[in-house]
Amino acid sequence: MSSDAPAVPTNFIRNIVIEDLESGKHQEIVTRFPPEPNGHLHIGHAKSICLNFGIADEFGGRTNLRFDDTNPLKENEDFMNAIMDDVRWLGFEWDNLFHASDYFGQLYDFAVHLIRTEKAYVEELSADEMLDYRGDWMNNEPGRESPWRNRPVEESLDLFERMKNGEFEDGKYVLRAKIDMNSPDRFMRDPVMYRIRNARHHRTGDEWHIYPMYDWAHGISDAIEGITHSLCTLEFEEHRPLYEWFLENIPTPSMPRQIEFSRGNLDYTVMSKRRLRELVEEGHVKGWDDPRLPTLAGLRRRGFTPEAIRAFWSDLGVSKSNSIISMGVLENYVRNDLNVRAPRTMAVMDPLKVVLTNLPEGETEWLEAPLHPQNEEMGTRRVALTREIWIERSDFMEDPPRKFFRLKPGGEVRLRNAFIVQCTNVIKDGSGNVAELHCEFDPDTRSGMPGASRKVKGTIHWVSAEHGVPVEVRLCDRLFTVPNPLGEKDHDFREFLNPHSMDVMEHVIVEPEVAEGGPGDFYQFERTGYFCHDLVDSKSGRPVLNRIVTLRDSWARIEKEMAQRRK
RNA sequence: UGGGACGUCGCCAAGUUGGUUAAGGCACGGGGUUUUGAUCCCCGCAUUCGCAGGUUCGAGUCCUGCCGUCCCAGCCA
Repeated sequence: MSSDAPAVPTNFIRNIVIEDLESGKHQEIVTRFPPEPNGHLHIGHAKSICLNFGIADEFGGRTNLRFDDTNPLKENEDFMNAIMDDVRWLGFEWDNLFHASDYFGQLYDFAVHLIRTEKAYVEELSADEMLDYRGDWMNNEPGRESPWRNRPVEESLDLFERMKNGEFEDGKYVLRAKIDMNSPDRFMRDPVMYRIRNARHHRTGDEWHIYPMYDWAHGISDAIEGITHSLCTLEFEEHRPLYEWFLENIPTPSMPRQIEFSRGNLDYTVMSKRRLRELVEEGHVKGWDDPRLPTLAGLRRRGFTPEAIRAFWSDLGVSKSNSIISMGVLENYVRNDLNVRAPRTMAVMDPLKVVLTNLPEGETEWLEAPLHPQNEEMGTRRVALTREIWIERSDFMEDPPRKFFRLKPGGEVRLRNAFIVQCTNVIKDGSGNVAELHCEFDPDTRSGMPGASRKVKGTIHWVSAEHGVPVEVRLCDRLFTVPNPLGEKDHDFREFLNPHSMDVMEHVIVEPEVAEGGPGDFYQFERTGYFCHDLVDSKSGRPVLNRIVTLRDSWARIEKEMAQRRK
């Protein structure tokens, strides 16, 4: 373990690939990402995408995008397009774009081969009867063979062809593999290969009246494409014997290896397609791209960067243990990425007026401020200081606790990028609330001047009341109030929706350049967090920004602890 | 009650066929720098690998038993 070399993130799948390359089993690695076009991609899919593309990239291989479109009732073109957008946005480009439906013809021929070799038959038991015949494996009960199991090959062939031609209604027949009705692995108890669906497919139209099941279609699609490592999630582990059985019993074009890994779950959210669909359709969120959702479209709109998401999955690694990852970890990757790239600016979320009594009305002090404190190459911007400015209401306290380094009556604080000011007067309204502050600035302490080296404890941000522009800001936060909303027994996950998952601030004051930005532009609001123009709602003349994530805030932690101690 | 998997620090996770001191990241604690209480930089952070036995000179790595968690009864994927 050398100390200076960065730890190479490794995992059991990568190790298998390396072995296969070294042993000469494969010369080239080919993987695939096989989404079903019946929903939107989420952060969990990103794990699979990063794994599949990542492993191929690392070893100079190829990765196909393959739509697993074997169920015409649920799939459509819109989902397909959205998925392609998401994969590209994440930063990956597939070597080939395929569809399981591209292989319907070959799949059919292979099925005929299985019938001819007496390894498949046309079933006419009903779904309920089949269920009954399969036996109760929970109680170790063997299954019974269907009366149609040994029907003559010619009869199956004839029926199968007529199924294909659309001569029967849905559900009338089914093609089954003839494997083992007593297998403890329930997927081996004569699984269904084809069902009749007199439905229009979004790509093949009315050409087919039968559609292959996942287990039949998937492995063969892999084999046709020459996939070397077919990576999938844990729930398919029990399907692996079937995956292999199918390939072993047809003249297979190649022999891919299925390897399973665990899904990546996050806390304080839900990831299942069904749950996400419910949230969208019931209006709990504003669409598939709602910034609070863990969908890739949502994360993108929220302002999470693909770089951060890729680094997140790459560092977390891949294993077979079920895990729920803290949202905080993902947020950290976003902070780390944005910290390096986001230009700095000042924005006041909850404005309190300050009058600089020794700065004449109508006069503007122009100040030069760096766009990034650690990266001069990002350049500078001009910031206007005027007699009236806004500061953050929470940056002033009349009677502050110890260690409060911000403004207090008589106290001094630095205005970021500008001067040190002293609070000389607190003006209150009729009900005793602080309405405005009078301060005097010390002209010798201007940024860049010799007097600027004078130290004061705190620095606060501000915006000129004359130059600042009001914008709408949406404070995105976790969608749920509990780590595992689906894991609470006797409760519906909807009960745990966070009412403050997207509080709207209608009147945030920003520097003029921010208001002029366009969709997707992002910034660090110094001392507050990272924000970006909403991809769909931010319009010129009516800017809307999302809070991507807050800055790490140790003062907030101290405050919290103090509050706790007071209890 | 059957089958398939998994259990290494709060959260991820590495641990080549058993071999001296159990990687790394995040979180956390302490210190330093700082015109963001941000960033950055140091330092600390599992005598222990779900539990209990056993094999061995030696086990996170092998054996046995137990406990816990997840998945499986679509003509879904």
